[in-house]
Amino acid sequence: MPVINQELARIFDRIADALELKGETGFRVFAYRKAARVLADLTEDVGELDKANRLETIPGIGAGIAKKIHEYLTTGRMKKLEEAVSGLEPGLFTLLEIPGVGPKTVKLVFEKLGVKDLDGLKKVLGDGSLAKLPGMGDKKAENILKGIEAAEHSGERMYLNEADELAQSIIEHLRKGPQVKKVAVAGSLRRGKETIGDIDILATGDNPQEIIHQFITYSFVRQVVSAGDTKASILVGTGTGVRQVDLRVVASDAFGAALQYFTGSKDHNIALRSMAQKLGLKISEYGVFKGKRRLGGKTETEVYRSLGLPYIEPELREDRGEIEAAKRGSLPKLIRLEDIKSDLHIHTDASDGSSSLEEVVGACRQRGYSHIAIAEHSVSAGYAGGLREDELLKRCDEIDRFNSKLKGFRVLKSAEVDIMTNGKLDYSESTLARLDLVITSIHQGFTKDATSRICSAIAHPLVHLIAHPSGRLIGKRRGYEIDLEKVIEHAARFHKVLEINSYYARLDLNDIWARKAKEAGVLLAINTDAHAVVDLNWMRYGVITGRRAWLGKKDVINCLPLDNLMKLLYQITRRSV
DNA sequence: GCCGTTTTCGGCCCGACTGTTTTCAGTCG
Repeated sequence: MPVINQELARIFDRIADALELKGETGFRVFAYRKAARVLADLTEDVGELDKANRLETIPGIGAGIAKKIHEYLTTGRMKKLEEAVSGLEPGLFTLLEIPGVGPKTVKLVFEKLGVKDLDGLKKVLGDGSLAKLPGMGDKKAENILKGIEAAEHSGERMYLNEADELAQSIIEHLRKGPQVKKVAVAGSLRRGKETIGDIDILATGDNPQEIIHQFITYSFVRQVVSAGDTKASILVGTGTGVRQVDLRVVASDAFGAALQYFTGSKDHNIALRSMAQKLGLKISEYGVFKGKRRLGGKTETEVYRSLGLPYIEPELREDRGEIEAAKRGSLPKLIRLEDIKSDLHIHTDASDGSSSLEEVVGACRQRGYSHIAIAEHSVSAGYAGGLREDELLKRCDEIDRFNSKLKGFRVLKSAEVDIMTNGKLDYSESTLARLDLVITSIHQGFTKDATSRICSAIAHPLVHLIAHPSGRLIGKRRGYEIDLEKVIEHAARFHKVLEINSYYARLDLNDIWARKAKEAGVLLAINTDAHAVVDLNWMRYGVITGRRAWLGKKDVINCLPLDNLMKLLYQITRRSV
């Protein structure tokens, strides 16, 4: 994502915080927050949009905010920001990050006790002066202390796989309680976002209190944040930090409405609810209502139908045009995990993987695949056991022999060929010509002209596929300095395939860029980049990312039967010559 | 501050839990 977008998103969030700290509430604050969210999600550079005078075409950005963005881009300053934060101690903003502490509390302790930062807050908690303030008390002070502790121990957002596994474990625990009739994941995990903050779980059953009890007795609970009649929050200790998990218990005839509500996203729901209002309806987590009459809510389909809409898949619910598409009847039919027939980027113990070819093939057959591509690293990836040319050719012979003994399954000869800093590929043409599938990617020189190197790889007549095109590692590394817009354009021109790498820390291309690729007419591959048999499970995260990118099975080459794939690979190299 | 297939003005999603209250404010999702 363009850095400037993130910077502006932070600025508008800061303005919203500042306004709240000064006692302002309501819709202006809400508008700044919305603008921040929209900017953080935007792939296009706001600088470009500003130049083209198109800022106001973005929903959530109106004349006022567009003007402020322009001001910041041209002068490096924003009067509104300076005005908003003036008179506020910088440390106060940090206090807002403590769970359970909001603007009112910060304002109160600042005005009454002169608290300016975290240390100041700890002091007034310690000496008991906070508890004596009006509206405060011992319990509140204790909860704020717990909040500080939680904030200090909480990790960053979770990777999709960690959230997925934790949620499954808790759901399993809930199912052990005899009272649970139905249980489901909601929230951003259900939408398949690449990182997850909290986990939301929804359950229904005859005895809500017992379900809540079952929930808060999960073995890894560190702290019960709250536990009422219909909802509870716990903090769970995992290997990587402390994670919050929320449970809601709802009536079974409102399960669909609740699932819809708690799946979000916030923006999607706000858009739906506004639509409902215009139709004289009200949608809540309890159902769809006309006046006091309840029209439905047992299933999500019922909720959408009440608005005259078809069911919208959770991965699409980001208010990125899905509601408009639903109105037009032009929602995409999304790819499913069952549509995947192959994994086209797998490493074995011949380079830096840990499973053998036989183990990989066995596991892939079990998954119902009909073919795979084995793609070891190339020679200059020495750190990853990259194969020399002669080793690769020998490996090709082995695979040929292996295939001759296989029935109903085929291993494609491939390699993940490094794009060198000079833009050349790591193997000679004659070696590349021996491969069924030529994958290329960057593993070195991230700042050295990545765009033109990838573009020259795309133009290379023997290349089929670009793996992890942006090079990012979520939460760890920003990725190459690369113009993905240009890469996609180039891929479209040369009919090359771009990868969605399913490794949970990559998910590269991400949902937004993969959608742009599709819109540009580029085919995508969804591969695990597995280095061991267990990693083959990551396919699920790649497919979810593909679904978030509005991909159908015809957009993804892993859904092709072997013959059609071979034909396509042949055409790709023919066409680009 | 944003937004419009009844609107350029008057709306803006909605409810649970906690703690401190004796009827509600603050926070969260």
